[in-house]
Amino acid sequence: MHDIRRIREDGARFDTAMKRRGIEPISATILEADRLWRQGTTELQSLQQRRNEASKQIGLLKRDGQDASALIDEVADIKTRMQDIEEQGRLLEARLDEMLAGLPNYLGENVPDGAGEDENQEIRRVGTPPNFVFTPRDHVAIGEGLGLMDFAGGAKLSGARFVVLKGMLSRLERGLANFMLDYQTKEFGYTEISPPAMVHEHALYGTGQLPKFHDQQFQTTDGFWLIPTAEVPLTNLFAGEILDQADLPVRLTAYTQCFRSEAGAAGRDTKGMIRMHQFGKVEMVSIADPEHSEAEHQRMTGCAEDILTRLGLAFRTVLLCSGDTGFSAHKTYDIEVWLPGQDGGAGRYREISSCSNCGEFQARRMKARFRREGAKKNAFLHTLNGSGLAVGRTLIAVLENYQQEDGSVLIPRALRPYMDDLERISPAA
RNA sequence: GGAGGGGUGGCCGAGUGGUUGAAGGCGCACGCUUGGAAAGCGUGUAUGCGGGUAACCGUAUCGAGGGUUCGAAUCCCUCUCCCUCCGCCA
Repeated sequence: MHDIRRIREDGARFDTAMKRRGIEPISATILEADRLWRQGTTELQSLQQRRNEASKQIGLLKRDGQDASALIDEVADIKTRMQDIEEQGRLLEARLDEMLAGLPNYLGENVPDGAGEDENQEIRRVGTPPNFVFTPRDHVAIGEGLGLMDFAGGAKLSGARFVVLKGMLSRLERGLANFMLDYQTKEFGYTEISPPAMVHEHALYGTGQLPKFHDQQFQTTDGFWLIPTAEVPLTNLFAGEILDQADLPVRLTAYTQCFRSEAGAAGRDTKGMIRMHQFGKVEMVSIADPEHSEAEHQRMTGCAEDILTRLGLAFRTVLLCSGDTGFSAHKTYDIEVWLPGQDGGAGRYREISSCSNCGEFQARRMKARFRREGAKKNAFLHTLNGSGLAVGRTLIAVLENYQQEDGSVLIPRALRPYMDDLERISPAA
């Protein structure tokens, strides 16, 4: 949500900022509605003032047993006049809210301009993609070869974009989630949370999925929404709260199932389990003050990268360009893991984590504030979120990177404690 | 699902139609006191919006929305959340 005052100060600057998001100039429309609204508000307030004065006098007159009918008539007249202005004001305010709530966050200054993911800026590459003496297969071939990845079963139960994992592959998924949670909590000081996976509408509004992206979400018949990411419950935990600056940053992590309709993604990633309607993800959320959110963002990205390093997976980190940065984000780093089985064995980097600093954009929507030490006024918090990591895609990465020519898959050393020290998953005899 | 009770400022908590934006307490800030600290004493301390260079003025806000009334934290309706008991249930 944008601060209307900032737009009033410099509408042209706002338009320039939004233009980077591909949005046509809108400040004039907003400011005109704002002007009308303020005009109405001022008029309404002077009427209210007169009404309040008259009411007090009426009270006094009546107490003294005098006639107050003239004033009562005046108030009745004022009320009639107020009705129209109030109605107008409500409409204008709703229109303003609608416009403001539908506009994306400001982009960070160092966010590169660009139309889409091709123009993201690579920050660093870490690790070395493995060499294969054979043509590496993709995770579908590997998983089905192991007899432990069942897309037909997923389709039977739920249709496309669902999968059933079995045996040690199911175990691998659980092991990965536990490994990540242990790492985030023990190494990086995140507090583990077990949040609801269904939330009210206002929570999705708070983090910015609503109102604009309602078609990306699943809604139950009685009005709940399935979370598309644990970012939603974790961040909204602070809605309406006022924190002490001394308690910052707050770092939370959660492993949850995530649900996405993937509307508009028809035809993309239809094969395999890269893009599912339901997937597990360990999410990190940090709540920081404005002075420290940038450092916290770097730290958070590092926490996600560290998981990959520990798993021995090669990755690259990219700074998303303007066209690829999400609605609520001020600045986003994507971490892309090397998947050697993609593109017929040529290999390819694919997103496995997305770490965003949302600045005060979400905090403003959900009224999450903090008491600044030494200052009188409360200020909006900065909210950050990042995957640490997407479990399903990590499972894919492990399969494709650790596959052996005989169809078996080695278990990364860091994961073996979570797999009863199993070294290898082999096809069922 | 049935019955009942609640939602008041950063927190706790009074307040059932008329200068109540709201007693009191806690917390916090500043000052006095002290060798220093604690205690004690004093003063101050909600937020949004509009107007104003500013001091400040106005207005709204007691879960949300609507209504009754000259006037609503107080009365009525709807919604929402929390709690208790019963029922059902992982």
